[in-house]
Amino acid sequence: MVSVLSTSQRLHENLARLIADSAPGERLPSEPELARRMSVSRATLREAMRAFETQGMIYRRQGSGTYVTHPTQVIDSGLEVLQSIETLARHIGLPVSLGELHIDPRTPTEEEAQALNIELESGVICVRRVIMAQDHSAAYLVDTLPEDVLSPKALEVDFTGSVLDLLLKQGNPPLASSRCEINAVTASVDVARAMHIQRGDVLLRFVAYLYAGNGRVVDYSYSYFLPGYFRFHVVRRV
Amino acid sequence: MVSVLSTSQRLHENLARLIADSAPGERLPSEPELARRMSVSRATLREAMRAFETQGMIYRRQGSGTYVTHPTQVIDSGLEVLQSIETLARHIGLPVSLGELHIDPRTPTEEEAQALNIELESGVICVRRVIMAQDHSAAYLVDTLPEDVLSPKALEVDFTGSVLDLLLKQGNPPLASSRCEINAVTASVDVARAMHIQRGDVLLRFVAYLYAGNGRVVDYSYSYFLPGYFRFHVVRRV
DNA sequence: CAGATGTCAATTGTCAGACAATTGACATCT
DNA sequence: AGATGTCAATTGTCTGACAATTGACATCTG
Repeated sequence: MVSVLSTSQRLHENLARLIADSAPGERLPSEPELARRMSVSRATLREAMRAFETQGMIYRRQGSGTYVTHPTQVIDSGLEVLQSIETLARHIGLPVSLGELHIDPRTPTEEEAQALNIELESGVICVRRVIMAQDHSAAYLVDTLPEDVLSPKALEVDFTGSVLDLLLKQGNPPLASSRCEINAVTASVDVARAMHIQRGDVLLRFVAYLYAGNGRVVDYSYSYFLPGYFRFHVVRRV
Repeated sequence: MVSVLSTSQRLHENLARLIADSAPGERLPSEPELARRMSVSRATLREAMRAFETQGMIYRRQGSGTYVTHPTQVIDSGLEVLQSIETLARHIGLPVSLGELHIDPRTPTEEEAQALNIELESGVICVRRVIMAQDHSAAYLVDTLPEDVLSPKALEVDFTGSVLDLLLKQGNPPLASSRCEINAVTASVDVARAMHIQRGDVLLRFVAYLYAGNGRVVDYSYSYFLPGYFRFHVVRRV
């Protein structure tokens, strides 16, 4: 069975490439021309264009044409796209490995029960691990999930260090978005012990809720980052 | 002359309201039905739908229907929307005031010249100020702009503490997006002095490039935040 | 000559109608 | 009970057309 991309997907990729290859301010070919070139109807093309327009990559002016804005967004996506630390590290060329790993099935704390919107008596799986870079601990990640979301079996078989990648690969439940709160903190006693750093060292902390398509919270996580290893950024738009 | 909204704009607003008023997971009326109700063609409607789809507010399934995801994105926008600290503070109900303010016309440092992509001999305006909350300094913001972007006159007249708001109000040049890098740092000597805190205190730091529509960098800024006053978050999507 | 005005081709915005592909519920058969 | 066929509903895509706007050029006018 050959994996065939749908018309939309092909079109989207082709357009993305075209836009990425264009200089800022450059005018794209006209819609009839593009539709011919991409072998789709103008209506379908326009819908795809609208997608790029809402992302601020192009703007259209009636009577004049379609123009690309600066391609910052294309070559450079930030925190606003949901991807794991491992995927992010791979993109920036930082070799990372999985350090100490703990997988605890247990009952949730009051905070976790509230965050995940579950009963105190129900079960959760808590995944704690250290991410190593250049033989030093660079991050400490703690994920808490309802036990029915992720089977312990899947965790044993092919856990590479990323709960997010596992959930994405599993495909069920379908993930929608994540709300990530950003703080600067000093290392607490247990975080310092896990990362082998001094208590009081400065850390970047993310507290995140991961939402499934139906609105359910499927993962509540704390992530601690030692400055210098990762570079996080956000693209902000008007 | 009456200001009339274009068909697209009306449609967009109506759809936004409809989606916002829907419960998570709810199915929207069919496309032909919606097109009739909004008095537009199905093609136009679909283009607007695509806009909301790329924003993750709805998803469409062929043969089944169009569904709204949870309205997190609607009620809760984060760092990914470009707005000033003052606007953000107003939204969360934190009363802030402008503390010590310095406006320096000077020549750029090497770092600034490179960031703004200008000559070392050209002029820049450097705006430094402290943001106060509850009688304590909560943030320290340093903006550097090419001198032709912002007239010193505008700064004198109605500067409320936000360079971004001033540029948005001025409308020229039109702003497109901002790239904001996120770090956790300890206070350096001069930052500590400006904020009246201890050297070595933990701070959240943003380093941001503000882009105009033509791709030019119009503002290069450092922002330091004392933990506890502001809450920053990002909505991340697949 | 400078500025206003008209003309026109190119381009995006919108429309109507049609058919294809998929889904989900229901009925039917084994 | 489970597999299979049927069918209406819904989104995906296509075609061709016309309206509205833009920008360049020619033309008129004081």
